[in-house]
Amino acid sequence: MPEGHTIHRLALDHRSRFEGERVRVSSPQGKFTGGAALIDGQVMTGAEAHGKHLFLGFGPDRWVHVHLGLFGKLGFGAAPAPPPTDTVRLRLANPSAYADLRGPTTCALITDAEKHAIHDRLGPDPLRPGDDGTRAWQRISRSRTTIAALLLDQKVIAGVGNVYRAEVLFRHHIDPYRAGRDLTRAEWDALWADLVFLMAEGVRHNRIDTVRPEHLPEAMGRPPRVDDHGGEVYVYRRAHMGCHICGSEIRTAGLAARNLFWCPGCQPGTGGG
DNA sequence: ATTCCATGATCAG
DNA sequence: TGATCCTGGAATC
Repeated sequence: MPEGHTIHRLALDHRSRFEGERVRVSSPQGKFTGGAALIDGQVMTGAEAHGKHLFLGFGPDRWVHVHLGLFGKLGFGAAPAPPPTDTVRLRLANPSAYADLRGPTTCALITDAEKHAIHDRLGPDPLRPGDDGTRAWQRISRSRTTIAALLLDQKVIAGVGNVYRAEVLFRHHIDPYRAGRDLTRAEWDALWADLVFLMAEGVRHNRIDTVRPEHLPEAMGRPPRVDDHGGEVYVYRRAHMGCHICGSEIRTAGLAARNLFWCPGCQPGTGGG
């Protein structure tokens, strides 16, 4: 379930368990055996995230670059580590803890230069201290592409995925099909600030919650609700259900190869038509 | 037992 | 735009 908040959380989780310590590194599945051998027994010197990319540092000029893709998962446990199953791409272990990586799109050993190249091709990340939305605005304000597509473009802004895109556009009453260049600077500044807030909350709670307190079911006089993906949301995966605010039927459509969700009542516009 | 689907991204055409 | 890669849980037969 990886959007940017998940990856930043994973960087924290790696630091708390492994930073400054020697780590046994292996690839039970075999697809990273060569890389694992080169860092096995080295000290983990740091862990950081940029958007959906995770970087685990092992001494000068050596990083394990991990991208979970859609299916990847990292699972932590206390030592002793159980025998790994055959899908574990990467296992890290020290005397007190272990971490298993499965199903990533990327797990590769890279250099500082290669890491820099990745940072360079990513847009600003709402979760990276010091990043701000100005660079993203420069692209968005000149683009005829829909804001919904731009939010998923990691070159424009790094870390936003399908849930945050749908939810942040709902929270700001923006029709997902509006062209980037038709947004005002004030609208973009508000979107960016809200992503900074929402994604930091996501790191803290390790899940995506976007519903304002006054709109929670108990505050609205409705029975408590449980969304099947674990967080409280307004529109994501709520196609054909009633909007919590205005009651309109939530709509869905494919956009940028993903399922988009929005409320035609709260986010008025052409709706793509 | 089999198919479908997912909070991602790349590459070919 | 479509095919493809990665995994696992839910839905469907």
